[in-house]
Formats: sequence, structure tokens, C-alpha cells
Amino acid sequence: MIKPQFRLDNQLCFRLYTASRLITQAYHPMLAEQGLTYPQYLVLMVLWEKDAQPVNDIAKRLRLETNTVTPLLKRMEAEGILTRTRGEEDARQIIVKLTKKGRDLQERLADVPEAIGSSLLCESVTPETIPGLYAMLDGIIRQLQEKQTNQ
Amino acid sequence: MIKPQFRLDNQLCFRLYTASRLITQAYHPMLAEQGLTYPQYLVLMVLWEKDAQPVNDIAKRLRLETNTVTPLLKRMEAEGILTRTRGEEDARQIIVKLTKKGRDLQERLADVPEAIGSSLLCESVTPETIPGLYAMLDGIIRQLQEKQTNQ
DNA sequence: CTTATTTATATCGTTCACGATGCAAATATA
DNA sequence: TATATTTGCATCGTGAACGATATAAATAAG
Repeated sequence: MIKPQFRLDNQLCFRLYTASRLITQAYHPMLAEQGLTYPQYLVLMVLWEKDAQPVNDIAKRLRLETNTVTPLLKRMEAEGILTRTRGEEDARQIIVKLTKKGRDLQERLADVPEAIGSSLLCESVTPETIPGLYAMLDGIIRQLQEKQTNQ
Repeated sequence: MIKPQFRLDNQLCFRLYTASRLITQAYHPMLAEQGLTYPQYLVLMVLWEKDAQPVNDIAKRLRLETNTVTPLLKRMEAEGILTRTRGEEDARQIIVKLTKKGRDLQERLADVPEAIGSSLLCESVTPETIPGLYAMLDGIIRQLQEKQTNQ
């Protein structure tokens, strides 16, 4: 017999893993319309917040490694969404800047957040309960983040 | 200026995506010790619950597609964790059975759930708040699951 | 009893994720 | 100033995920 702690239904991790995948799938049709993937959409949001950032800052903001972000950025450069240029003061850095196409995508995707947000609402997830959900996820993320960097 | 709905800090999806990745990373050292990945660990839990299942049932339980599960199972077969044999009554099915090595892994991994579970606890995530978190994630998953299958 | 459709699984191509490693520029140390 | 270390980014290999498509067995329809 399986030990109860191994049951999938008792696991927070499996729920997070599943929810994350299903949400990415929910984004897919809307993003694919503009030739984007979900991680690419995340990069766009980072650059819309603050344009012209080095690779490292983008990676840190997304909590990804540069070896994940570099090829991602190269693909987006090939699509004409952004440019990658050597830093002038520090020649090790690559400064990532949006092109007009990249900036314009904010308009083209304007309806996406609302569409996704409303599709998630249900009896247990409402405008009232979402702040609590955010707090719990932020707590988990902070907890794990510390654990990773402490070793 | 970026529209507020595009800010990463206002996005549930990014939190889920990040939390899911960080938890997988937290599992990594313990699972790697036994030569496993997190998705392979999920397959094990499905088979510990009920051994000798067709590929499709495993995929459904994990909410994955067979084209994700098939190569995963082949790698686990190559590691001697399970066997894949044609179904006798229905020759289209592949029945997946644990080997002794696969069954024994439950003992070898006995401390993993507790280690992960306790590493997630923080002020906003406690034994009291976790049922609420489960309910919200289950709500989101149900919501998205329905939307996917309805079209 | 054929032919058509459905079902179960697999193959293929693309894009992440990430550990391990490499390399060159910048900085610290001797 | 020469050498060592750190920093920023990239390359490589492996293992997911997944959309699109293929194939063969089972079942339904004619």
C-alpha cells in the first residue's frame, strides 16, 4: 500500500505544477496569435516595466538562469522584438532593448491579462481571496529562494 | 508606461510558474540521489497508488499528454524502474508495471515528502492555511481543465 | 463482411529549464 | 604592474512539455 504522504492528492507541489502548466496552456492561443510563447511574454513584461536592461537583470527578475534566458532572447531578437547590444561602460554586459514591434505588442496584447484573470475565477478564487493566495505563493517563493541561495 | 495589469507583481500566473519551478529545484538533490527527475517521481507515485496501468491512465492522472509520458516511461524502463508490455486483451495498450527496483524506491524516498513539506512552511503557509491553498489551486485547475476540454 | 471511425500509443520538431562548464572582461590582490 | 578572482554571458547536453501528425488495433457503420 502507498504511504499517504506519497498520494498525489496530498501534495502541494503537484497542484502547483499542474496549475502552472494549465495556465500556460490557457495563454497559448492568445500569445501564439502574436507569435509568442509564455516565457517570451514574461520577458516582454520585464522590458515594458523598464527598457534597456542587461541579461542578468532580466534573468533575476524572472528568477531564471542566464543559460535559459540567453537563447530565449536570441529567438526574440530573430523575431525583431528586441535588440541585443554590448554594454558601452561594461563590455561584458549585453543590453536588451525593445524595438518598436516589441513596444507595440503591449497594445496588441492589451486584453490578455483580463481574459486570463477572469478565466481563473471560481467559488474558491475570487477578488477577495486572491490577495491571500498571492501572500501564500510569495511566502513559498521567498522560502525556497532563500534556501537555494544559502548554499 | 506599463499598464498595471501587465506588472509581474500583479500576476497570479507568474507566481505559480515561479513557485512550481523552485519546488522542482528543491526536490532535485533528493531525487537525483536516486537517479530520478520530478516528473519521474510523479509517475512513481501514480504507480505506487495503483500498479499495472496503461499509459493513458497515467497520463490522465498527471494531466499530461501521452506524447510527454511515453518518452518519460521509456527512460524509466531503461533505468529498470518499470516494464512496458502490450496489453493482452487490447493490443493497443501498453501496460506499465513497476519492477522491484521501482517498488523499493518508495522506501528509499520515504523522507522526501516530509522534507519538502516542511521546507515550504512560513508565516503565510501553515498547516491551518494549507487546506485553503489546496482548495484555491484545485478550483483553478478544475476551471482550466473544463475550459480546455470544452473546445 | 467491408469500410469508416475511434482509440491507444508513438514520432517529430520546437521551446523551454537547468546543471555543468567555458570564456572574456572587470575587479581585487599581491 | 602581474596574477588571481569575480562577474556576465554563452555553449553544451539532457529531460521535459506540447502541438501536429502518424500508425495500428479495436469498434462502429454500411
